[in-house]
Amino acid sequence: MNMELSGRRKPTPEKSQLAPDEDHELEPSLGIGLNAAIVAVSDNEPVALVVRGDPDSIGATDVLPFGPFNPREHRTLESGLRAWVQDQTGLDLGYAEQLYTFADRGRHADAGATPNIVSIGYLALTQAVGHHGLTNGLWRSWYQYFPWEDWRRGRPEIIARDIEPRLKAWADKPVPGTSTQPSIARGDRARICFGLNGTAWDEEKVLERFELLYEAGLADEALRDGRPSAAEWTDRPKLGLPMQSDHRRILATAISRTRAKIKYRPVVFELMPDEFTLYELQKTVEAILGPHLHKQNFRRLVEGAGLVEPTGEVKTRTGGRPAKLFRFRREVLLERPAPGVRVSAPPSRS
Amino acid sequence: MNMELSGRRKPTPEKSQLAPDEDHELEPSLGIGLNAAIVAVSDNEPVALVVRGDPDSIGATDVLPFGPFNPREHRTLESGLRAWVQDQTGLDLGYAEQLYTFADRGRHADAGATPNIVSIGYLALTQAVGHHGLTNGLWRSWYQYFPWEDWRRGRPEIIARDIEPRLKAWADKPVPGTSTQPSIARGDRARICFGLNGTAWDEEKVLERFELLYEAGLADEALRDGRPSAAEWTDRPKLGLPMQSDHRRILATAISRTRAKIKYRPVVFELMPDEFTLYELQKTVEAILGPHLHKQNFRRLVEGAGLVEPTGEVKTRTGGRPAKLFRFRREVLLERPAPGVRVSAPPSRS
DNA sequence: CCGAATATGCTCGATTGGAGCATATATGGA
DNA sequence: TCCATATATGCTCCAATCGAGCATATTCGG
Repeated sequence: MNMELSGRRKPTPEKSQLAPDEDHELEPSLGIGLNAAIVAVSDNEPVALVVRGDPDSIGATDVLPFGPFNPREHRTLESGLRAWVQDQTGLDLGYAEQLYTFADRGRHADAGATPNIVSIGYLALTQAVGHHGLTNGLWRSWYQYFPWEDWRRGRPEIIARDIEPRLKAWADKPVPGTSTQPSIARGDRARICFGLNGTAWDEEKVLERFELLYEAGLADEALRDGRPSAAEWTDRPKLGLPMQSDHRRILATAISRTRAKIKYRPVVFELMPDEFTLYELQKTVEAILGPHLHKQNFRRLVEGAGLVEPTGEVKTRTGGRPAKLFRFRREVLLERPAPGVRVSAPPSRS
Repeated sequence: MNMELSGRRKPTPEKSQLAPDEDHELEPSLGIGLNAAIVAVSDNEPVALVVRGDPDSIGATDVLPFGPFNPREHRTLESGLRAWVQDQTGLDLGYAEQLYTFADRGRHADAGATPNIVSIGYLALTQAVGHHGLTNGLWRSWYQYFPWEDWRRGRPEIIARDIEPRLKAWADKPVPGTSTQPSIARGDRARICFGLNGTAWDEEKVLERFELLYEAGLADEALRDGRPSAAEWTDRPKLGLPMQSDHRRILATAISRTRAKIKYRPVVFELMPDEFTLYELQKTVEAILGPHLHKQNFRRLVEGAGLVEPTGEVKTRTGGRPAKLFRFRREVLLERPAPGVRVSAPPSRS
């Protein structure tokens, strides 16, 4: 998925139709589901709204909130999403954006008996609130599912301890069906994804990293799906909480998109209260991206870009000099073409 | 769509389901279709593969190639896409990426009787070839559908002559159903989208611009769909070729994505022959983005980023000094995190 | 009243990107 | 043949940006 070097593939031809009219004979009995990665930041922790798996079932894993889409009731996918999220959780979604449409078979535990579902993943940003009105629902840090993504206290140990050696072993293993070698060698993919051997860490490659772990059989979901690569490990470590179906993949996509978007659209403010200090804003950005700028430059950046304006108030009790309070300057949307927290790539902390 | 300022909406609650298991009751009788915007560059012109509308029907408009997706035959959406494109056109797609999933009713001529279709738009980049093996299919410049997007010979006249005055008139008109005012005023949207009043032109806002024209009733599709805003114009100009259904919207999304992606991924090379001069490369980039860099800096940029390497050969018959031939340096993918033609925003050519 | 902790303001230097000058090497016509 | 012209290529200059650190301001708790 998303392999740039993939070269041209030769698929087998098959029946299809290509016509200017829209009266196609189409596959019946398909359902559309909407999966939402609803993200907030609570106490400097990026959290997603999840529904806890049924503890009675074996291997109770979390799921993302899900709702069917009925085209007769809703004009657009997004309005359908907003409706059931509002109905089920009481949350009023601020920013919502489509992520990706999955229609894969074989990624489910019960492949073959799958209900032929198309699931459209959405990312939604909202403010952290205690109440969400969801039975079995809870806000959980997204780093519980992806511990290797949390660089706020430096490089996560889990990479050097659990991931790196196993990916290297996997890269050295002979590839089974060796007829079609992948265009990028496993070793190179591992190095680029996880910033090994001095390669820079790219915080946006969340999905690529998870897919690599899945392919290598290191994600719990790979074992659940019966992937041969997973069965081969004798000492498979726990690499984050698994989720049902391919929901961890959807969440990974959501994190990738959030990390990318925050840099060129003012979406951080969807996660902030109306008034905040610049340091609180920085902490929120860093919760999502990892540590980036030092304090003085972050201030220069956001003030200089016109993203915020002082309210005139100050917040005392900061442990030192009181901090000015700021609010989002909505007018920036009318002025700049792509306003965002333009933090550039950090200087290769590997 | 994609309105950042949209604020929190209050949708009406409705029936839905939110459960950790996957046994949802889902809407039956839905079909999945794949629409492909297959893009190439031919003679310095960005072209898309379209199927000419049936000339017997009234208002024969073009469509994008379409194929149904059958989850029983194909494991993933992308493999399904590659299969029928290969089968129908003989084209071996190089780069393919999912664009957006549309499930809107009401955008079709025959709303109400719509076949409840979900269409998943794909962008595919390929090399320009004369033969495509498609009855009624042809390569057509994407600027025929979006003439206001072609800035290669300066600001297109159509903006000042046909678009700007009408958008201003539309902005001054009282909004019907005025209960919920949009968060960004019409005038501001028009200014930002089309770079009016000295605002910088953002070449990536292709979709926003088309949607604005549609809303204002200036796109032919709006009239076809029976939008009231379209009927009010007494002198509606021809603003590009229309397409059937919402295919022009899909193509707009494809152009947006191509323009964005070319800057941080080496996707231009999917459009180039194996060997090329740097000026040919620049012309291809400019065909997609509009004029950006002057020649010397483009050379410095591309060579400095390690995107290309000389083949040792030269191309004579350039009308002057022979030009060195280059090829894409695939190894760049192993070195840099986000290699692309990093042309930055041009200095506000309004 | 002092020291610690935090907030805020300013400067310096390296890097990047836009623009132009200068040089190299073809083609075509006088 | 030789020169005008056109294009390709190499190099320099300058302004804007960005990372990093120093300096100052203001509060709180002994």
